Amino acid sequence: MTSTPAAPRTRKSPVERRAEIERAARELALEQGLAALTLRAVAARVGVASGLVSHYIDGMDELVASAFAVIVAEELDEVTALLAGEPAAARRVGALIDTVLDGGRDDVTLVWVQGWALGTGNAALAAAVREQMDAWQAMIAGVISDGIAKGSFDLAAGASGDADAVAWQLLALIDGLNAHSLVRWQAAPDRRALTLRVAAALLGADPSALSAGGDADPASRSAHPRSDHHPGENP
Amino acid sequence: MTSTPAAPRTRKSPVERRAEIERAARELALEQGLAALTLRAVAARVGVASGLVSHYIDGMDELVASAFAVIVAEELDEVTALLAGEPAAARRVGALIDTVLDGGRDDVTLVWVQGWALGTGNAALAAAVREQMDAWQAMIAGVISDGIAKGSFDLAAGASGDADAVAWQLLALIDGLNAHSLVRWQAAPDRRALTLRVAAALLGADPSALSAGGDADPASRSAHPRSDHHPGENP
DNA sequence: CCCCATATTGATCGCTTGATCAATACCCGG
DNA sequence: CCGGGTATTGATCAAGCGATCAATATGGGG
Repeated sequence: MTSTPAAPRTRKSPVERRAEIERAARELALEQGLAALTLRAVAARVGVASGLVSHYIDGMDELVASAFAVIVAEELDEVTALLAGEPAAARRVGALIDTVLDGGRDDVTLVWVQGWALGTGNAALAAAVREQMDAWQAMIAGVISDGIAKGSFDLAAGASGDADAVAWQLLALIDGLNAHSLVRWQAAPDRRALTLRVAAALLGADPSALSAGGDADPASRSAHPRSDHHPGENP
Repeated sequence: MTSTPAAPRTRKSPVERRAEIERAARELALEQGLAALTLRAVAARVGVASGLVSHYIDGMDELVASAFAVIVAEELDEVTALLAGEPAAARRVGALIDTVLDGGRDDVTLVWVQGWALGTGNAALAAAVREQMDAWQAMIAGVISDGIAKGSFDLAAGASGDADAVAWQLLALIDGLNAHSLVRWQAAPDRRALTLRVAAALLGADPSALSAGGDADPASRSAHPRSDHHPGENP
């Protein structure tokens, strides 16, 4: 009973195997965090020997970095696509806030926080983190610039601050709120409303103009694209 | 030349030794992050055998958690003391923002971020993180409540939101901005001005009322309490 | 002054990590 | 239908981790 491998050795094309490995890394990171991305853990998930994983990647650092990049870029694409459905720039900001604070994205938030933490001591990961942060900021800045061009926003209303700076500010708030909710489930019940106020103040717009659902009650909108687990669960 | 210990074995009182160990842990965490808090690393810093550290603590998890708590509580005390010198509540908010965003606190920020990240898999640390987050939020909420009582702030001006919720929001923004600056040195040059605008919007106050230096130019105020290294250095 | 309670040592265990490589076995092309 | 190119294995190494404990040596109290 020592040997007798349950599954016979299967031989796949390099590209296919590489894809399997990267997919396993992505899933593992989402389920248990970047820190769980171990050579053996990835191998076990794929169902191959640890040596095979080593053979296809060059260094765990690279695999961790790419897993981070894939996960975060994927989410950015998802949110970007969702915002594209919103006609007015003001509503896009509201939809962004709604989506990204919906409480069902703890998995991605953990990846973000661990990315910041593990960036020390993993140069590849640190580079990926910077890159993805820039991508997110660029997306938000684009929405803001569009709103300015269309006359929805008026940044000069308050003080200095171009679209770039405001986008950074907004992204920081989002990241901070999500990081908090990762540790303190339900930090504040009305994060959404307050964040809308903040965004409105930064953009020189009316809070009600941002609110994606018009003036309907906020509870009626609850589309969780990926995760449907109840917030408040203990992972 | 294998043996011959350079320093002869010195024998100290348990309380003294324990203090040494905790001090070393604190310093190491500030210099290299919580992840560097290794049994052997702490022992080496104190200048004792690794076994001695084990003898005085119960588990590295506890030591890491206590180092986190000490560092963060220390900073909270420092900031609280600094705010006490500010007479008006509005100015206290401005001083808080100035102090906590001065760019010279990357060491503490790294501890925060690693606290969030390592909280998974270290229950004691997770508890300490929650506790310190609550303490910070309580301090900010206190300042806000005081301002409301004194008539400086008017939370009802915008929408729902008590002092607690606004304090969480403000803390999240601060944490997010600092986390960003940890990875992207100098994310936005005018974080301070924008944060003041956000705070003013949340509190229903005038931005200029918060600004600690009155209406002087912001560049004239640059007191870095602990670190004086130039932002933009590569650690 | 010297003795013994005890602070301290450092070797050691068991475990996990990433990485390497000779040996193995699969499966496509001829 | 086989042979060989190569995908795959799994044992193995060195390093680092936390934890344990018999052995040692220190210095204050009797």
